[in-house]
Amino acid sequence: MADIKLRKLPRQARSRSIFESILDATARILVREGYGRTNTNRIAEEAGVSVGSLYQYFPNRETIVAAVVERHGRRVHRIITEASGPEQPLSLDNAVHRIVGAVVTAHRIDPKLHAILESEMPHMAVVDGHTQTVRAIREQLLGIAPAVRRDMAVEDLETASMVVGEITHALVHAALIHPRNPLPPADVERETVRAVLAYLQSPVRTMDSG
Amino acid sequence: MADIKLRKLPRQARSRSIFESILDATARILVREGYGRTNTNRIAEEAGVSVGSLYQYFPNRETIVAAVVERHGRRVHRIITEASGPEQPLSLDNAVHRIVGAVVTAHRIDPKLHAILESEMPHMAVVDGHTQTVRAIREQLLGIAPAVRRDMAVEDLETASMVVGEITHALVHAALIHPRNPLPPADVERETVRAVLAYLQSPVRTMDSG
DNA sequence: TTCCAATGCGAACGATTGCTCGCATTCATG
DNA sequence: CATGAATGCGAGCAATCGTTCGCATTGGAA
Repeated sequence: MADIKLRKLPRQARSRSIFESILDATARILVREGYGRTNTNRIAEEAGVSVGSLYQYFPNRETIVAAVVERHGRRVHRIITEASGPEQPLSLDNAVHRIVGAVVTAHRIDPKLHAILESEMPHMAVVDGHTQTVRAIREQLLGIAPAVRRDMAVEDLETASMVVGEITHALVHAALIHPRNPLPPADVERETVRAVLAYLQSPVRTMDSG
Repeated sequence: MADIKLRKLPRQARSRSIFESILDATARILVREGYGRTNTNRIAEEAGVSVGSLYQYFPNRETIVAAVVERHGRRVHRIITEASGPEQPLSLDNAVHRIVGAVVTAHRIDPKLHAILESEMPHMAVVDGHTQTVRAIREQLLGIAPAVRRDMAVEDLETASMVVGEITHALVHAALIHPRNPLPPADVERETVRAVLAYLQSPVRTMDSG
């Protein structure tokens, strides 16, 4: 993770408000003008503060953007975790519906910001964002696995959870974050559930051709 | 696509060699130091030419990088198309094995460059690279569909081909391009084939839970 | 009200970098 | 060899941008 070492934390009400303005302004500029044009002068102007005030809290430009990335990532991760819920699932079907639904919900948070972070951020942030989401999905699946193990045809649960994480991430992104071949959002959830369930329930195959 | 309008094409042998050096040098620097540090002075130095010579052919820095992106994309696209072959498939199994195998082969071309382009390039290049690959996979599947239609359980071939493209792209990338949760390359092909076949053969479902 | 710490300000410095332009060198043609 | 076109060179200009620092303003405790 790109280090988020702040110079200091805002203590008074006024400074806390400035601090939030800086993050909000940075997110807006990222969406509107892209990473390349997100410079400190512009952030300060958009936030209605001076550059000097930025540097009260943030040691450098990278950290400002990293804080935006981290805040967004935390929100997405929380939704995936919460929406999946703590209750034990009734069935594999039910569990997969819940997890995929949670991922779809999470990706409705500022999808334009999500797209920018995914597509034109410095290396670490992108990799981490993807990794974090996939890992959250994996953990959800691993969490419910014991209860529904009998309905799964996979042998290696580690590999299977990674595959499910990647599939879910890819399909939800294709529909909600980078709508290039616009798959209707209503369809994505159904098709993702279908793909994941089909994979998890598919019998082991031998290479009879290829 | 990021415009690749060159100022002029190299005509003499010497200048053609310089032109290629510039692209090769740019690719090396991208891999070694990332996009942020890929500036014109460095490219010229690495290529063993002067900045002035860059600007004989390229109108600006972006176009140099765009040309590298385009060249790499063309190579990947060609492998996917060729390796899938023109012969009609024997079966759905056989067809999926061939397509997935071709995608895996294509992603063995300079995976480090591929990763950089995927993770920290300006907006358009990334989106286009992904789109191009997924589209190539889609086209392969649509091409063989008539011969194996009876083995597929999907109704909407357009949606299904997009889903298959995204799944294949995501799993191959997870294993070969961004090996974060390193799935052994030997396993990725098997698991991708398994996921795609399971999806294409899965019966239509009703939402009996969720 | 007083006073100091916390906070805010923004001009300006230094570093980087995209790109130009005038001149030097090489190639093709006769 | 002679000539002009093609190509190559790189110092340096202009613009951008990250960051600092000295001063101004505000907040809260006494």
